[in-house]
Amino acid sequence: MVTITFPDNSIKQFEQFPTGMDVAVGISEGFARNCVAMKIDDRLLDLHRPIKNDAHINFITVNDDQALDILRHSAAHVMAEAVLNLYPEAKLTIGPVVEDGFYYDIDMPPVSEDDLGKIEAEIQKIIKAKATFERRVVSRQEALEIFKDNPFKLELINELADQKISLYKNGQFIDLCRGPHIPHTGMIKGIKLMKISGAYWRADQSREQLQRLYGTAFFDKKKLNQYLHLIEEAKKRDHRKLGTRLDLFSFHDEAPGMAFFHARGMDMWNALLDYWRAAHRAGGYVETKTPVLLNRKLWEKSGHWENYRENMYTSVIDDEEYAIKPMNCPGGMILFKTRSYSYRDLPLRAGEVGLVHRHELSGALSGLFRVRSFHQDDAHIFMTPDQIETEVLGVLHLSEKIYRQFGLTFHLELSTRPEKSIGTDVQWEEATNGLKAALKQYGKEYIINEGDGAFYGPKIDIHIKDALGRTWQCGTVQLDMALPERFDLTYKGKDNEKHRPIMIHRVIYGSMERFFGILVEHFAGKFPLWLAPVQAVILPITQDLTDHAEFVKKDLDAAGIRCEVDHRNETLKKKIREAQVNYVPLIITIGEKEKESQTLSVRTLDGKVKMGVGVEDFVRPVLGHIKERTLDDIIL
RNA sequence: GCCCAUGUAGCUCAGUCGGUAGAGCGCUUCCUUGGUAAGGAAGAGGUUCACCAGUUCGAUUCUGGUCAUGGGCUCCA
Repeated sequence: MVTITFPDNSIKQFEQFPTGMDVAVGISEGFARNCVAMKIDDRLLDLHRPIKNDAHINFITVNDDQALDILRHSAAHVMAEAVLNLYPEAKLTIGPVVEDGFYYDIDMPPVSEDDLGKIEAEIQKIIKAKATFERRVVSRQEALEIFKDNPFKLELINELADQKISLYKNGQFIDLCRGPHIPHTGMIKGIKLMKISGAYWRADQSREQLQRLYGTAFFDKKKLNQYLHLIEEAKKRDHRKLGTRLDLFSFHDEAPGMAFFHARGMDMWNALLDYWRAAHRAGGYVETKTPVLLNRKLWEKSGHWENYRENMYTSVIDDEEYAIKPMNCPGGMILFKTRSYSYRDLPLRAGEVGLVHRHELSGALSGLFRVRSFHQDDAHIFMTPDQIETEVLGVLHLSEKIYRQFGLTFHLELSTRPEKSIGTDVQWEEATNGLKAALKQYGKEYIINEGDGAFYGPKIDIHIKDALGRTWQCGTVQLDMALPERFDLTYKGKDNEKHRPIMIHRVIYGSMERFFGILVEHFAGKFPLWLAPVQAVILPITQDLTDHAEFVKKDLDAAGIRCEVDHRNETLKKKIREAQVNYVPLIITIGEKEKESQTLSVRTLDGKVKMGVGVEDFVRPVLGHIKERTLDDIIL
């Protein structure tokens, strides 16, 4: 007799040991069809496992997040089977689930993207067969025997602590696996192989080079298509493509990983920076600037020479060794020490949009997202220990304000003390509690990453979510307990004694370059008016009206509206189309009527045209809209 | 840095089974003077096909190396 307790605390008793599937069918056939796995007293198990003890049961159905991981793991098995069918010599290694799907690393001759179709066809055969996943537990000895031809699996088996080793069999295919799996391969309704890349066994360059086959899978075909659509959409938004098309920035062999910003890109850059400055000024920050090239002695003192040397560019000048800064903080330390501070001066919030260089691996570079030269919208906050909470809270509020301005939502992650760290237990506790208290007061849920903090202090990372739902870590608030110590920073307390300030190191955009790239993709090139590189384009209807168009441009320039005249000898239709596909928010046409009446004809992005608008009546609402930094399209 | 792929006009790309290159867009000029999503024609543009070697009578094409870009690995903002 087994007693099963359901999540709603109802109970059901079974004479014989039921499998999870039996219990599910007992609820209803339809429900059972949607079940993927079950949790028995919080252990995730296959549905065909018999339940031998009284237990709490919780079914994982196709709608649960966990179900997708189970499906994808099973899909990895199916893909592996398909590969083995086509390439019997291939040796499987590991096949985990990743964020957007799964992969399997396989020791086999290189395959090309063209071969994926063939493998997919084989996968479809396996799916059609609706093969069940059968679990088998064998002894270590048996397992070693079964996988005797596969050195990778043998290595894995030898590392397993358990003497009992579980295998899964679907069709003729057997793989070493912890499970659980979906009931049968037929549940994989949407599967697609995405790409191939090389990978090393155990990510170790000295070991075997493997073929990594990436795929993704869903419970229904529609979801797969949505996902594929998202990828297509992301491709269209690729900031590298849009950056070229919209004439914003470029990269050149002469400076790999370092962006050239074009005039239009700089207009956007400056709009971003103007906003940043306004928001920080309002938040009680001052702005500072420190040099790019600093003496080696400073980097030795800060610890960078020891810990960050391989990422730093160095140079010898007058027999002295210098390094280009990879971070702004050491310079900030020198700034702090230029005068003495009273507790009354704290907190001191010193911002710096600092240009830093980091020698990233050549293979890691990627557009504006991963560069070797970038600007951090840095700030160092020096404060007393009891100011931690309010200051951190202040940074969180400022970050929220700034991200909102772009329509970006975000989530928070707290990282605590890592194994290798400096500072005392008391300091860490004080610092971590300060962050937690700030988070609590901020009132938003957050994730904790135990042991993921920097060696010099705990931190809060802010991950933003863009219009396609992709997340990016941009902001970070780090408590630094090392640098104030190393540089012997002090302030005079009420007691007339010297005290050590606590320092916050924080960024909100993170890297200006990367944030710029994220915005290009977030808006897909359709920037809100205040950011748009070209806010208005003036189109003379006929060539002889070009002079008047230039005349109008002068007025708009003077008003501070970024505008251009399209003076090509092309038809109005063509010029309008181009302005419209590039999302120029305001399209002004100038004809005889406008010239005579000294008015404008304005077309907005909704395609509507307003004729006879006086220049004053145009400038006023446009400037208002820019000043508000509204995300909505401007409509006159 | 490592693996794979790619590198041809400002952009997107075609092509040459080895005999010194082409399209569309863009640009210039001309025709057109057009009132809200692509008017027409002609022309200029490649230090000759990323760079450096090698093979060859001859290389953009084959081979090797270098650099860069892309996708991964690794790392991180």
